[in-house]
Amino acid sequence: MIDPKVIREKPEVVTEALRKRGAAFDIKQVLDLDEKRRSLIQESEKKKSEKNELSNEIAKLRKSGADASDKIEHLRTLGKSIETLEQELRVVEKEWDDAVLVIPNIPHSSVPEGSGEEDNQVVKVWGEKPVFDFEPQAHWDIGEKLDILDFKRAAKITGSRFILYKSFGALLERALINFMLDLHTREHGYTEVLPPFMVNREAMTGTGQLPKFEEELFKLDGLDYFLIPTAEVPVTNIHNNEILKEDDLPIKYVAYTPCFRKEAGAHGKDTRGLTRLHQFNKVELVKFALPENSYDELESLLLDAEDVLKKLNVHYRVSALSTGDLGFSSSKTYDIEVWLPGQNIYREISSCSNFDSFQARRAKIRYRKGSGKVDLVHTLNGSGLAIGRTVMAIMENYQTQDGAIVVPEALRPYVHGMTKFPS
RNA sequence: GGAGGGAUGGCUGAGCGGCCGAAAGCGGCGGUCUUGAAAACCGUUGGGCGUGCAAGCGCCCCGUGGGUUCGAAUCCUACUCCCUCCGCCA
Repeated sequence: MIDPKVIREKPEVVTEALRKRGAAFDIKQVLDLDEKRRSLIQESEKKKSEKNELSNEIAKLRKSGADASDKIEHLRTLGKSIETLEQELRVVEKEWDDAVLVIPNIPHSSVPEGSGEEDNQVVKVWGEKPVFDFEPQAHWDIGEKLDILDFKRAAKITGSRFILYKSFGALLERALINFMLDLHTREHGYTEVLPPFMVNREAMTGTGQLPKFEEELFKLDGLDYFLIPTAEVPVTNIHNNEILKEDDLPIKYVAYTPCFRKEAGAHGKDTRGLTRLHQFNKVELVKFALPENSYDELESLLLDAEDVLKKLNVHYRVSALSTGDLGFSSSKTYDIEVWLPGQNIYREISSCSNFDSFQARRAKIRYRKGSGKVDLVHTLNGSGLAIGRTVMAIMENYQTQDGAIVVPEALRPYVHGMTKFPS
């Protein structure tokens, strides 16, 4: 949620920000509701003040044994009119809430303006495309030949867009999870957490998935619980409704979780391979930072994520998303895109974002400053990295002419010292 | 799944339906004393919203939502969560 005071006092700033995102929005409606809301609050609070005063007078009269029946009668009618006002207020507040909760975040001033993906700016390139003296294969072909990725049987067990990893495939997935968790905890100072994989509606609203994107989520039958689409949701909500200590910031968590997504808008897109599944594994980095340095924290979070690919020695580039491609809750996002020689494309493997105070305001995550004042923290997160997409990057970048996969050196301790599969 | 008990401020823990947003202790912060520290003593110490340039003023919050009442932390009710015991289970 963006600051209601900003909406009220600088509606043109909000309108302009939303225009950059390509999102049309009727700010007038929100302003009207806000106006209505505040005048109702003032009206009812005035009456409540009267009510409190009267109530005290009655108490005093009662204590002295005097008669208070006319005052009681007055209070009775006052109470009725307060109730009416409160009812009106509740309706207006709900409408206002509904309107405000679907407004996306304001992009940071450093975000390149653009209408979509095509306007993203490549800001870094690391390594280079590997040269093959044969035609590199896509990971789904390699995986099938080696019998380590079994899409057919996954479809039989569940349906399309699921994967059954076998033998070295399963081992590689597990190795990468452990490798990344170790890297981030031991070298980058993150605290490991293992959160629930289902969350309630409040948590989903706190990070911005709800109310706008319910159709993207798997919901449990008969319970108001959802399968998490990313660890961002349970991990960010660790501190919802809390006031943190300034000295404890930044707080840095790393979590491995599976992620569940309906991919509702992606029919027919990326249907082959590990690219777009309903269930995939991810190691996620989450930070709670001070407002004054959260954009620096984003840069270091990005470096922490990049470090995984550097250690695995896989070529990638980093793009700053344009205003038109920015996610709903984000104020600034970098995507790390890994090179996939088997498909001859760059593919997103991590998305690192600063949410500014957008999520903190929704989830009520605050901190106490040295001065004693309370303020919203800034929340950040980024994949560090998506596991399935890392598996496919390794398979495609480390393939050999005879259809084997070389194990990146950094990963060997995690696969019992294997250097190659099949060995 | 069955039977009980509980939920109050950063923590512990009082609280008769009417100055209770809430005692007391601990902790935190500031000060006195001290070369410094500790101890002692004094003071201070929740959040949200509305209004205002500000100081301030007002409203709301005792797990959450309803209800009773002129008035609810206190009574009733539903729900949620926690604890103990039994059953079942990884």
